[in-house]
Amino acid sequence: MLVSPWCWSTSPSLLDFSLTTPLAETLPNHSWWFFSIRWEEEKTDDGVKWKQLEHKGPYFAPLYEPLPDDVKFYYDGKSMKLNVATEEIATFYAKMLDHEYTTKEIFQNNFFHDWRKEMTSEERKKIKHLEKCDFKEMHKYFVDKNEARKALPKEEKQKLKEEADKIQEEYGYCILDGHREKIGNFKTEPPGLFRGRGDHPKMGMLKKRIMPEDVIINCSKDSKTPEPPSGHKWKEVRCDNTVTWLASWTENIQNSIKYIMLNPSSKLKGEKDWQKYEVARRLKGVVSKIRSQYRADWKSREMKKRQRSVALYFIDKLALRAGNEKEEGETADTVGCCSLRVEHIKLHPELDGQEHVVEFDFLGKDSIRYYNKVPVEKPVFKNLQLFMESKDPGDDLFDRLNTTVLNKHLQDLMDGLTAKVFRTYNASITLQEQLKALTNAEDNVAAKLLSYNRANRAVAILCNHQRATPKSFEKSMQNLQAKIDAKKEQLAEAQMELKRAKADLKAKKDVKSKAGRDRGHATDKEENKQIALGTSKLNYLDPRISVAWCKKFGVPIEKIYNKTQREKFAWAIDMADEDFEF
DNA sequence: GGCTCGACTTGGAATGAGTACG
DNA sequence: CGTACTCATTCCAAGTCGAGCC
Repeated sequence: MLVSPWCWSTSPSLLDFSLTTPLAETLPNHSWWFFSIRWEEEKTDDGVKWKQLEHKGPYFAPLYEPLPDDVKFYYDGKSMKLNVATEEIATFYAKMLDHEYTTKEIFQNNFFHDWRKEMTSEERKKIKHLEKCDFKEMHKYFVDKNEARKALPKEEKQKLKEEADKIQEEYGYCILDGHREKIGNFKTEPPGLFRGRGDHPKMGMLKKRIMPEDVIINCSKDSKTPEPPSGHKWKEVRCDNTVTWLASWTENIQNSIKYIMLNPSSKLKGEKDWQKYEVARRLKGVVSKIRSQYRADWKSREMKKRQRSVALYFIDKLALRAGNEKEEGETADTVGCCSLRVEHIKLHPELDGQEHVVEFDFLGKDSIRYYNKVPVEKPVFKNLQLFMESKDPGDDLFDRLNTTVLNKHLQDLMDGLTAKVFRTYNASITLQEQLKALTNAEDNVAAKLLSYNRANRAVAILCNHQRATPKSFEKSMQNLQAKIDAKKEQLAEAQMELKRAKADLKAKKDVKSKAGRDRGHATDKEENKQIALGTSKLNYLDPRISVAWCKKFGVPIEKIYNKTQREKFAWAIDMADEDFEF
């Protein structure tokens, strides 16, 4: 039986977990849960048991409120009163008027097409061209409304906050296996215009309002079924404890299922997270064998094996994603390793004094560009030339390979091994190594944190976690530089004074340390310009590495993880001591 | 095998709240 | 005391991967 590292919040100190405990095949099946808005505590020998009394299901987006009469829509210069349903969709577009989306033709066309579908036949007869639609008054109405809300007096804001808290309290929790757990997303998504990323062919399409009739409720048999909002019915109520979702619905853009699930702080999610890192740690034990194996396969007689081994090399060395096939025309054209096309790489026998350089240039997940020039081993280079022979730019680089084939192979190499485990493994091991290399035990906490951020950043760069340079970046950077200059000046002055009077020594020190802090801050900020650290921290770095590092170097964990992150990583904070090794 | 679907993780942007600063 | 900036939270899109079907 698996010993869970995680403890319920009511008894966090009960933990008694050996780090070497092997993972059982599966985590224990959770039993039942309930949506819950009221509950009572019941004392038992194990502590507090939550008993659910009443439950509500998901929180639905508020209904549309028609615009005041004086906010007008104009078609071809003439004001026109729209039917409520038509007006609602118009407001979705009006709200986005100063967003780049509305300048894109695909967005405009998709929106207009879907909008016209929902119009009355009279409206449809009149409204034939988007360019003739004037949403400016509507747009202004929402901008003003927003500003009015921001300018609300303190008490009013407080009131709004309390209302939100009440909703969170009523809808935001469920009972799972007798414990109260926070739900991640307890609200259905509101209607609006689909905002696909990159060149998404469906951007601007109408995302329909989710009704109770669309929603499947999943709760235990012996629980009271949540009441649908009055006058409505659920699509279905089912009792399936082999899955972890509490409710679901099918969205109309891609026809995919959306789920309501638990918050990362929950025991269920925490155990899964832990399990993920344990798989990655097992990879650590066999990775050198796997590497020699794929190196050997570079020379295989089978084309399929050669492709597989080169792809695996990329996944391992560059932390590329697996790269599933995608349905053409349904989504933006993005690729991962297995779906790379000839046009995405360039081969340079020699470049900038290096041999066998592969230049990658492709759009990955979320249409984030991956651009990298990498020297590779000679057999890899030769193989790539072979794979590209007599192919067109649009052809698959690995025509004999897909993620299913690759993952089947990986499964044979190690139980539970898939392509994404390499990303987790390489990210975590890199953090551990970088921390070892960069941390100075004699440094103060601020300097240690700078080292931590640098280690974190090395991982983010490996995983290509980018972000748009914040708009305010340049300006705020200049301000920081000005501050540093000012401090330097002060420092110089202080030094002059020192010569005159020893008494000024203390003041000088204060200024000097402050200047140092700002310099650290600026360095950190500059280095971080386009790199997002959050994703790797949240999804790829075994939190026990960070916990151990904090303990070892006397850095408070709060400096690394904020409140939410500490909740998510509660299992690791409980589990890891300073000797933890990934 | 190929294809679709379901369930779950991963991801950057938008939004909101908090805080430092002038 | 407002405002500008930072950091946290929310949002929901976009991946991964296995199962089940034919």
